[in-house]
Amino acid sequence: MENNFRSGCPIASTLDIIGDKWSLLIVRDMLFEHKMTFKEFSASDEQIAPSILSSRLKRLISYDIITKKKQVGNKKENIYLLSEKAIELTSILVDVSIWGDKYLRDFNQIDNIEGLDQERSLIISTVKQRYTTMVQNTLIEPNDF
Amino acid sequence: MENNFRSGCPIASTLDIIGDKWSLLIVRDMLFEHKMTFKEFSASDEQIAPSILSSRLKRLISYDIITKKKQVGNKKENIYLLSEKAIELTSILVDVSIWGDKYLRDFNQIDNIEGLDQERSLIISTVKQRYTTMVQNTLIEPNDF
DNA sequence: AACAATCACTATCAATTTGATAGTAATAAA
DNA sequence: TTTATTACTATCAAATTGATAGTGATTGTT
Repeated sequence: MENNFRSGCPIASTLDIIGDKWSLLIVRDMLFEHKMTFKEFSASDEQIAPSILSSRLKRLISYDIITKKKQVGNKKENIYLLSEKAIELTSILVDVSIWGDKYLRDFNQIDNIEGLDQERSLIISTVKQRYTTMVQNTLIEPNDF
Repeated sequence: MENNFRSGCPIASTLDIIGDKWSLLIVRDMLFEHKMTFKEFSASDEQIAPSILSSRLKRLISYDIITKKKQVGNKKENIYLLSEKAIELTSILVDVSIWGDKYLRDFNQIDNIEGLDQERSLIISTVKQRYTTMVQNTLIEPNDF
């Protein structure tokens, strides 16, 4: 991770990593919908172009936001997973979702992300735990054979 | 505010408004540093070009994130103020700041935004209240004459 | 074993956006 | 009355985006 940030401000630097139209949507798909593959990201409503998706995935890997792996026994699919610090973006994503739900309600589907009426902190911890559990249950470790 | 959002997802729609390199930095300057004028935004560390700043201010106005006014007795300066829904972006900005401070610490100045060690909710309410108070104390209403 | 389908991309290229710099008009200060 | 300041707009090259097509490796089907 090289330092080509615009300034020393933590907000500006964070936006240098995730402050674009697409990066947080990829994280959203991973965190809330447990998507893991190129194909799954491509299938989202927002219709990201493959060239953009490819470049964003590379960028996110370079900033340690996601990792790229292959499952044992599947040489075709690449599996993208969130790093710890990406999982800590949950609170930002939940806040963004709450804000959008509140102020852009007219333009959005209701209940797009389930349980938004619950307590914020409960939502956040639930989302994080679900993701972590999913990863544990999904990944087949080499020494399982 | 026209509906040219990419999808019905509240996260995607919110990012359609503030998901770029500059918009949240303008809100940051207004919210945390109480900046109000074109010149003040231009003077930030991140060196926004005047053409970009101009287009972003217009965009933010069109989405009701900020308003543009003139002070009575000052025909030169334009005063930009945050709308209510922009003030409600505080929690997102504080979360972004906390995340950047935690995970990008090596690249950032320490204590860039004061009081980050306090409770999140206290920080948020303090920031909001300070901004609101500042606006009340700064603006000269026409009927003050 | 042969063929088709799927997956994860890369390539291409026009269109849009960015960003650096210079310039302008209106207001205010000296 | 000249000078400075403010808030922009204009220009234009460079970078990025986004739509579409194509490729190579793997996997499924007959």
